Amino acid sequence: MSENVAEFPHAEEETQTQNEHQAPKDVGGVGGERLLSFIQRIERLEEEKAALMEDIKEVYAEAKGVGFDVKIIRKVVSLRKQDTDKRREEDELLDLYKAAVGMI
Amino acid sequence: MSENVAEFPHAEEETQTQNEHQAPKDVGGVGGERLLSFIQRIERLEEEKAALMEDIKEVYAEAKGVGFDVKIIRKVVSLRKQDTDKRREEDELLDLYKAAVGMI
Amino acid sequence: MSENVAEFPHAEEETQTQNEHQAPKDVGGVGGERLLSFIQRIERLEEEKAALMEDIKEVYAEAKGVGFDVKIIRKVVSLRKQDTDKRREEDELLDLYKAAVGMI
Amino acid sequence: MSENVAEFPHAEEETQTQNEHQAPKDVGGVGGERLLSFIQRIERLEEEKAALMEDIKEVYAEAKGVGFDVKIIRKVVSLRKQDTDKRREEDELLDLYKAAVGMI
DNA sequence: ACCGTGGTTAGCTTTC
DNA sequence: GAAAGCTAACCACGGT
Repeated sequence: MSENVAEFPHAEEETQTQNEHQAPKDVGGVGGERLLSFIQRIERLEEEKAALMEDIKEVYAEAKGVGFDVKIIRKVVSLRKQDTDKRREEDELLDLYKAAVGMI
Repeated sequence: MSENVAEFPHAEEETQTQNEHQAPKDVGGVGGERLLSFIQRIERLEEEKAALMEDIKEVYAEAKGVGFDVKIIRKVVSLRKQDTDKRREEDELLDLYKAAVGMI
Repeated sequence: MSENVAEFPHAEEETQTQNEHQAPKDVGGVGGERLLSFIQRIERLEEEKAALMEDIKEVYAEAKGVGFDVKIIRKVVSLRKQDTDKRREEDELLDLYKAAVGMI
Repeated sequence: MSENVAEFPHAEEETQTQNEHQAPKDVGGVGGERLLSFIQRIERLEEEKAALMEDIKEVYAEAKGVGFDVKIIRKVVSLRKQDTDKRREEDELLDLYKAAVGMI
C-alpha cells in the first residue's frame, strides 16, 4: 500500500548523453544520482544520531534503575553543558581580542 | 501535593558505613561517584551526537556547494522519513487490530 | 548566548513621566498594564484550549463506552492527520521545485 | 492516494438486523459509520484547538511587536499557571481533609 | 497501585 | 526578525 510518492528525485532515468558540463540544478541527469547520494548520506547519519539518542535514554533509564532521579540528572547535565558553552564562548571572545590586536 | 522539590539524588540505601565526614563530591555514600559516572557517559554520548549533527550540516553544505537547493533536500529527507514512520505506524495499527480481534 | 537572567520586561520607552513610587504591578509605566492585558488574553485562550482538550477526551471516552478501542481510534486519527499534513507538504515541495526551476 | 486504511472497526456486536442499505464504508455493521462519526468529531475539535494555538501565537507575536520579551511572558504565564494549579491542589487537599473529618 | 511507555506540547536553535 | 525543525519536558494511559 501507499505509493511512496516522495522520491521525486530519482536518478534512474539514465539520461546518458547530455549530462556533461551541466549547470547546477540538474534535475534528471547525473544530478539525480548525486542528490540521492547526498540524501542517503544524510539518512545514514540521522540513523546513527537516532541510535545515540536511544543510548542516552538507556543510560538515563539505567540511572533511574539504581535509584537516581532522572529529572535532576538532566538538570545537572544541562548545567554542566552551560558551563562548557560559556567557557567556549569566553575562549572565542579571547581569540577575537587577540586577533583584533594582531596576536594571531 | 507532591513535593518535587528536589530532594537530592540518592542511590540505593547502600549508604551503610562510611557516610560521615565524606570527601567532597560524595554526597550520599558511593552515590556521588556513581552519579558522576552516569553523567559522564551521557556527556560522552551527547558529544558524539553533536559531532553527527555537525556532519549532517556539512553534508548539506556540500550539497549546496555543488548547486543543490538545501531547502528542497531537507523537505525530501523529511518526506522520506515520514513515509518510513507512517509505514511503521500502519504496521502497528495492524497489530493493534489483530490484538483487538484476538488474532494474537 | 547570553544571560537569560531575566532583565525585567519593559515595553517601549514610553516610560516617561509617571514612574516614581508606582503601585505594585506597574513596573515600567503603562507597560505593566499592557503586559497584564496580554497575559490575560493568553490565559483566556489557554483556558479555551484546555476546555477543548477536555471535550476531546470525552469523545474518546464516549467511543470507548460503546465498545471502540481508544488506542486504535487514536492511531487512526493520527494517521489521517499524517495524510493531510503530508499532502500539504508535498504541495509545498512541488512549489519549491517550481521555484527552483523558475516556473514561478 | 492512499485511502486511509483504517476502518476495521467493530462496535458492539449489534450487527444483527439493521444493516440494510448501508452507506459505503460500513464494514462491520453500523459500527463503521459510528466510528467515523467519532473520528470526525475529534478531528473537528482538534481543528478548533489548532486554531486557538494559532491565536495564542499571534498574541505572543503582538506582544513582541510592542517590545515585550516573549520568553519572559511565557515564563510569567507558566508561573501564574503553577500558582493556579497549586492553589487548586491545595483546595482539593482541603476538601479531602474536610471530607475526612465529616465536614461535607 | 505503580511503573513504564507513548504521545503531546512548549521552548530553543537555526534557518532564511 | 520571522518561520521552521528539533529536542526535551510533561502528562495521561495501559500494563503488570
